[in-house]
Amino acid sequence: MTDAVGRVLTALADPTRRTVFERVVAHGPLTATALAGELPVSRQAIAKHLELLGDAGLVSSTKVGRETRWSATPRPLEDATSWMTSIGDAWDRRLGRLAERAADRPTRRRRS
Amino acid sequence: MTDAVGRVLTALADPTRRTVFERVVAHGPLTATALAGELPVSRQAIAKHLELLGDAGLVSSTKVGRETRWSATPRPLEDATSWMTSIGDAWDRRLGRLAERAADRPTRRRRS
DNA sequence: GAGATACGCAACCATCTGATTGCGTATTTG
DNA sequence: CAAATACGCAATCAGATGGTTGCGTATCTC
Repeated sequence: MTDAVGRVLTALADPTRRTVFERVVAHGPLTATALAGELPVSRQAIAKHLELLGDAGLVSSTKVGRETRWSATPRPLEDATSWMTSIGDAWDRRLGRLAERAADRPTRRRRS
Repeated sequence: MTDAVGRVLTALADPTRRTVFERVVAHGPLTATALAGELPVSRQAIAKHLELLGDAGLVSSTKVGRETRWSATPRPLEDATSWMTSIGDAWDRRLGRLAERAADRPTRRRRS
């Protein structure tokens, strides 16, 4: 709807970003440097991914001394999931499966 | 997980593609030409989007005479939503909110 | 205070991506 | 049969995207 969904989907569409997000969700607050140590990309690449995830509201940072710690804020995921389920619901509601099943019977068979 | 999730997310990350998908879900089987008439992009652009949505398993086509009709097959959405909710669950399970609330109280206030 | 550590900013790059136009072919329709 | 309609394939293109390297600055640590 708003576009928040779009940002979330875009943020999670990239595999590296998904991995980064998953790690932040799993192992508490992490710095870009720490993540770069675990993944095969540079610190800056991670930093950019984190910023984009931040734009989607999926992570948030806190500066502690010279380091920037990122933690997960997965609430926006709900927007995305609810959008998806609403589509699924729309499909179900809209005869959907019925039409599909009708199409599955090209040769009408009388009774069983 | 498998990557099916990645394909779904990638497919839905693009706004035009989301619109195309929503239309196909809402108004039965549609042709690329018909969709191009409703949207501000060329038929080929729509065709590409439909093919990509098809790769993600979100739509499926049937040739009827000279036209190709696309209908929605939203099942793959479940893979994506379940992945997302599993992440949310992981976060909740992992002290998560607790740590967050603790962080929200930098200055400890005694009682109310 | 000096060196190490953690960042952010910026320039750069190759590739991917969304879209367009042009054209040839198959299916309708008059 | 001829014109119109619906596609698919391919070439092209500008801009977005994921990544890298270089460098200056702030913060720790000895």
